[in-house]
Amino acid sequence: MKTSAANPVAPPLNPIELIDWFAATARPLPWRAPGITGWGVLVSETMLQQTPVNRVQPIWEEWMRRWPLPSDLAAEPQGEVVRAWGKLGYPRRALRLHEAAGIIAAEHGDVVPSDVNTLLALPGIGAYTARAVAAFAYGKRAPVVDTNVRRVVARAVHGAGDAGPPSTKRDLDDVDALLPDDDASAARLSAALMELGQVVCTVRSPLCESCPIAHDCAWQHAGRPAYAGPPKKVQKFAGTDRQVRGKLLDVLRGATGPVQREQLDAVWSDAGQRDRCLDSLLVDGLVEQTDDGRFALPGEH
DNA sequence: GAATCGTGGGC
DNA sequence: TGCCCAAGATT
Repeated sequence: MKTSAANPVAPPLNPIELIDWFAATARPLPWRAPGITGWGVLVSETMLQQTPVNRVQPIWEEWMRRWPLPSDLAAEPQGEVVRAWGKLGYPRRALRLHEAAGIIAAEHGDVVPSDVNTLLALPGIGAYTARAVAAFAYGKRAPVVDTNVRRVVARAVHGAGDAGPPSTKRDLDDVDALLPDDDASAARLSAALMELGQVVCTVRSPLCESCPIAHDCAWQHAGRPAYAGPPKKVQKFAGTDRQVRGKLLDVLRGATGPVQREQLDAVWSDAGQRDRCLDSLLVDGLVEQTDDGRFALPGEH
């Protein structure tokens, strides 16, 4: 039990303060505009996975212009979708979103589902994205837990310098306990918690002077102790397969059709690693080989 | 739970 | 291309 029976009613955070702060200061991101569909929200949330807002925005706008409905995207060849994904990174997200769009068009009347479990059954939609769509597109009460929310909760509720390693069930329960009962307020609070983590309660140099809940933040009251959990694991990039895969795919994105193997060979000197990465791209379905032995984005030959 | 999967900006 | 980080999902 985390809460004391002697103090059952004291809310850890005041939802009203956060909701009001969000209403007054939220950035006017295009996917937050009134009337945005579930499809618009799903595309934005997928693109935003591990990817900064500024890089997503122009691509999202292009996608909404070109493919205003799931069926519009589903009608495209996979390769065109991968190319339009550009350099957002983790291009398997594009393939999964394309696949999800086909399922939504075929089985859900071309409308993104609003039920969390239905969303979770779609490719590329996990614990975060399913609840983000339910909350932000459909105004439902659903604990939306991303890295920002985890940090806000770690500080404001638990008084820690940062969140420890993620644990989906514990994290969901943590945030669920903060949400008001009614759908509309809970959905607004979820958006507010994320925004707070992004613009105020940041990893480095948090702007506590501007924080609407600093007065009942456990981290403040504890004297803002440093993070004391296990060391965060830092992902290498230079020299890894991810870098090589990125270089290989970049060649194919920039080509208008199939390319010769020599063109791919030029991007990386280690032949063994190069071949392994090309194989993995073929396995992932991000690259296809033509009958004459050349390579192309899927469906583009 | 741990490893893997891109890309680029801030420092 | 040093280290850290960014609205995660999948295996």
